[in-house]
Amino acid sequence: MRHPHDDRPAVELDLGDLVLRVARDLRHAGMTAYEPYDLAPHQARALRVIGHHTLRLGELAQHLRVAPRSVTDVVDALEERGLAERTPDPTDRRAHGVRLTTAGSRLLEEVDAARRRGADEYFGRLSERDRATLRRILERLDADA
Amino acid sequence: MRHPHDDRPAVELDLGDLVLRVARDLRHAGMTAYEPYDLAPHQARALRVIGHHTLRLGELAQHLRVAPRSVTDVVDALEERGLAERTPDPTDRRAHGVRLTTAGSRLLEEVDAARRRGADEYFGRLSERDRATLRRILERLDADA
DNA sequence: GCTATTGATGAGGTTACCTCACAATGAGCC
DNA sequence: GGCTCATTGTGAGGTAACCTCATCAATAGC
Repeated sequence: MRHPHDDRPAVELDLGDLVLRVARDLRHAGMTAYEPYDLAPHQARALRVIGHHTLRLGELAQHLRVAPRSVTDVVDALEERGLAERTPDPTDRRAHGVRLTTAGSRLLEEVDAARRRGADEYFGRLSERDRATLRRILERLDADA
Repeated sequence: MRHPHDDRPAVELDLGDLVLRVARDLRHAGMTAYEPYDLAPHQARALRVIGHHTLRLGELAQHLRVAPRSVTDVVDALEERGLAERTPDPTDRRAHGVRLTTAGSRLLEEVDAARRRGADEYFGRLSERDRATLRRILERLDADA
């Protein structure tokens, strides 16, 4: 029996909980990393997915794994800041593409660098070998999700 | 139906993104696992942390890694459903403890089983060895967060 | 005793999603 | 061509799970 003021939980965390906890820490770390650029995490994510090629809004939703409706807001925000722009789809007049503006591309690179620094710091406590292993395992999990 | 962009994303995901993606998948899987019990994810989490001993609200907040204010709502919800109850702290009359009711304990076990099934299914695509490795690495990350 | 701190909470806000309904368009069929 | 049905993006409106800040009671330190 543990003392009530013990700072370790009496509960054994399973893999799911561990992933969620780490994700939470990351979100915190990420937010501080994006902060100087005034970018919300999901905006930064979208920025990266759009990358340097045009894709449809629906495709963006798929890549971000959110409902189609949700990307509308994200793209709105990016467009409002001049980082991305909607383009008409030549083959389907219902559809729109999104692509980065030059300002968006420039910011993407800066943010990428910042993100990488933050992640390096967070994951830096792991050995390089562990990082590689973690990546492999997570990729496996992500692959057939 | 296949799109021209379906091949592989041009974006390289780093460890942070991978963790976030897996966390998202887990949240989805978890929600469906809790659904029959009508428990929100954070309620289930709190239920487990409380476990079978009394602890203070503030301590619960620490374990859940949320602001103290946030556990008030969680405990409110659990209390309203008769799953947990606040108890006065004998040593500090400002403080309150939380503990599960018998109904809460019973539910905890059911939910635990369901959660385990869901996690097993999700993480089941990994080898046992990979699961152990993943656990070790995540624990390391979580430990000194 | 006086002050500073702490435990929990009320009030109110934010973020990152969601569903549902709908208009415009496209695809398949006769 | 006309008819039906599916699909693309969006407006409207909602929700979950957090947050901060101000407040109040109670304790701790001097």
